[in-house]
Amino acid sequence: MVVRVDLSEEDVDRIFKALADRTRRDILERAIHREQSVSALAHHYDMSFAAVQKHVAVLERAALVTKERRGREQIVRTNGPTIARAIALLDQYEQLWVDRAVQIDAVLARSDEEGGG
Amino acid sequence: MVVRVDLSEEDVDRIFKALADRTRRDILERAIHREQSVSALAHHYDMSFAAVQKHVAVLERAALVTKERRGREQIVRTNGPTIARAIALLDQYEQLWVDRAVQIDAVLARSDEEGGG
DNA sequence: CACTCTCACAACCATATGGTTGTATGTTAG
DNA sequence: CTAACATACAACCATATGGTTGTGAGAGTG
Repeated sequence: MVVRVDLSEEDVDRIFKALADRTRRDILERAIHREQSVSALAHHYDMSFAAVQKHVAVLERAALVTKERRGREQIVRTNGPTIARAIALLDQYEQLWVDRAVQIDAVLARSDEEGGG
Repeated sequence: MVVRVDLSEEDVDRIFKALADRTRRDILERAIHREQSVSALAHHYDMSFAAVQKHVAVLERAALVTKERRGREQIVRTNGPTIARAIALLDQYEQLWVDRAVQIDAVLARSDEEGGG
C-alpha cells in the first residue's frame, strides 16, 4: 500500500510522542480491537478516569483516534490512516538506510576487485 | 521483509520517545545519509555541543544508532534493524486495524443482504 | 424532579525532558 | 610538553508530562 507523507514536523512529534507511552499504546490496541467509550477503556487501568481521559486526548491530538458522541458516552475509534502515515515515515528512513547499505556494499565490492586484481 | 518484534515495552518507549523529537529525527537522517562524528553533527544545530551529545545518547539508548571511537572522534552510525523493528510494530497495529475493517465490512455486507433480501 | 453516569476541565504535584554552563579527560598536531 | 580538539559528565534551570483530586455540566433513568 502506498501512503503519502504530508505531515508537518509538529504532526510527527505528536504521533511519536503519543506512541511513546505504554498506556496509550494499550489504549490504541484496545480501540483497534473494538471501538468503545472512554470509561470502558478506563476500567482496564489502575489509574483515575481523568488520567485515561488525558491519554485519549493525546491520541486524539495526534489523530491516532477520533471521538464521537453517542448519548452520554464518547466513543473512541482508531484512525487507521495515521498509523499508515507513521509507517510510511519510518519506511522512508529505512529505505534511506537500505540504499546507503547498498552503496557501501558496492564500494566494498569495488575495493575487493581493485585489491584482488 | 519480515522482521520479528521481540522488544520489551521499555524498548518501545525508548524508540518512540527518541523519534518524538525533531532534532533527533534530523540527526538520525543525517547519520543514515553519512556516518559522522558527534561534533560534525553538532555543527548543523543552533544549540550547544552538549545538547546534541545528549540527543545522540537518547538515540543510542534506543538502539537507533551506535557510536564507535575513531581516534578522538566518536562516529555515529545508524542501526537499521531497530528502525525495521519499529516499522514491524506499527505494521502489527495497522494489520489489526485492517483486519477489523474487513470484519466490519463483512458485517455490513451481511446486513445489506438481510435488509435487501 | 432527583439521581447516576459519563465526560470536561482546572488546579496542583512530582518527575522527566531539553536546554544551558562549567569542568575534566583523552587524543592528535606542533 | 603545549595547544587545540572531541568528548564526557555534572549541576542547574524552565517547561512538559503523567498522575492526582475536585468541581461542574449534559444525558439517561426511576
